[in-house]
Amino acid sequence: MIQNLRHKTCSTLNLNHVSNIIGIINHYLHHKTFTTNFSSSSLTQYISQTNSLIASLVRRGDPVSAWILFHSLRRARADVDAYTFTSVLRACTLLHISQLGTQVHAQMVKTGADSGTVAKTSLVDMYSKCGSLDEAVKVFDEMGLRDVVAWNALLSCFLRCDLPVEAVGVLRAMGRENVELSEFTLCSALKSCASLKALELGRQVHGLVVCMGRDMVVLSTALIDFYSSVGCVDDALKVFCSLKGWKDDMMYNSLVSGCVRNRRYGEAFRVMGLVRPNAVALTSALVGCSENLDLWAGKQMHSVAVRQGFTRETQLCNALLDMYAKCGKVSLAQSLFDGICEKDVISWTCMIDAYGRNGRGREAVLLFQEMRKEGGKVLPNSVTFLSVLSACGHSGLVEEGKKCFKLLREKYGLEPDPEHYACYIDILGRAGNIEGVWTAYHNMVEQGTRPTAGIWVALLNACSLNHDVERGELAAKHLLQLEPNKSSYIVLVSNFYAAIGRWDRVDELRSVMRTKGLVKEAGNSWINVLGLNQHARSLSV
DNA sequence: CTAGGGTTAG
Repeated sequence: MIQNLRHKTCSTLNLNHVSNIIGIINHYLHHKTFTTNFSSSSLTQYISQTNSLIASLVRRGDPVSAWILFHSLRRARADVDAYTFTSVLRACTLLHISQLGTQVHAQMVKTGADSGTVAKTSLVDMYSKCGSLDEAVKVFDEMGLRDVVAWNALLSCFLRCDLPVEAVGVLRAMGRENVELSEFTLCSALKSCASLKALELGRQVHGLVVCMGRDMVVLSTALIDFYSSVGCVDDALKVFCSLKGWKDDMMYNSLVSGCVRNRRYGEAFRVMGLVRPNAVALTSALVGCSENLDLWAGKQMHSVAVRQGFTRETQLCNALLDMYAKCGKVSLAQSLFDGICEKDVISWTCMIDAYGRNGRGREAVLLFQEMRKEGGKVLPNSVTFLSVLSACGHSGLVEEGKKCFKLLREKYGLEPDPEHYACYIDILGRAGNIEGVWTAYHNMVEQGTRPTAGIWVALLNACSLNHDVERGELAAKHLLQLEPNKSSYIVLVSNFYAAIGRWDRVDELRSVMRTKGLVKEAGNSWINVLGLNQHARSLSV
């Protein structure tokens, strides 16, 4: 029977099979015998077979069934071992529910299955992937014997939480403890260098990569990504060209994305011409076009996407629609939006934002209503609310903004972020409701949200508009305390003092700017329409 | 049976 089930695991295992298995397990536990002629099965054999069953469920991407199976095993007080737990932890990771992981952790402690290095490493991995950084670090600290894998898990833990400085700290600690580095370590090291824009450190890691001489496709991809992030596209190209032999899609994608982000369109198109461009390459390339407000390059990407038949890929369409929106082409964005068969939360949010950022707040609010009417098929998230709120702010839609801020918490159970409060304060300030502004601020503080620079900016703007001198000075003081060297903030504070007629302060701040060597950044509203000086001819896909 | 590279919204 078990053999039979194992066979099914590899072919057509689904929930029905799992409940079937659970039935068999319960039967076995009650009668200590299997229903069929599988009489000689010992308990250990049984455990190892359930383990491989759970493991293959996880491998097949069915963590729910894996969890149900595990849960019924525990309920039946069946024996499990450390191997069972590592598989189940992976299931928890896939489900992204840390409470389940914590439950498993507790059971591991109870059965003593948590002591080994492998077990602890999978705990570190689970906690970090479920977003509990503190727990992950705690488990790592408790670890007696730490191998490279354990250190690497900790490293990716910090990288996942976007803490590259801490990641470099881990690398240094590995050096101190004389841990032998693996190719995984170098990969993470390159990621840290990329986000820290640490060119020199990255070059040193490049040297280590060459010495290691293994897994060159993965490490070359990481190198390309690193060099592109620090603006050295030529080095990225060198890495790409010097790798002989087989290159995979990810490597091409990384290079295309790197070239476009650095406005090296000619090279990007040439690389895309080497292989049939895939949807991911085009998606990341489009982000570069949006970042550079390059409508010309974006349109080229669009035509490639159409020719390759990628018009049903939601992610790609989202990137296209966003590119058009950022370049001010709202109607193009709209027709793209209308054509997306399976709109996700990002499609809706991008389109709402497209209206909002182009001064069409009324349409943004209407689209948000339409989204909500769709019967909860796609739920708005905190970014959606931010887009609606900022649209209301830009178009002076006070009542709509208030309604939206209420909905956020009351209908959708979301906690407003500082950014939401900043938009809300902005809306109230523009409407002349200065007392409402400060009530919102106090509510925020009461909720335990610490004011960010963005909050002080919003408060300061509201005070400037409403001539709230005293509290405005307070906001100004806090803002400069938090960000003393940002010229745009100093200009903002200086504008506030100008608005209330304190010219002495204005002069003071001007000299502060001078002594700190800060200059007012110039605004820019150019978009590239014609693609002058670009290599349009190289697009021969 | 634990760790790694490219992928859309603020």
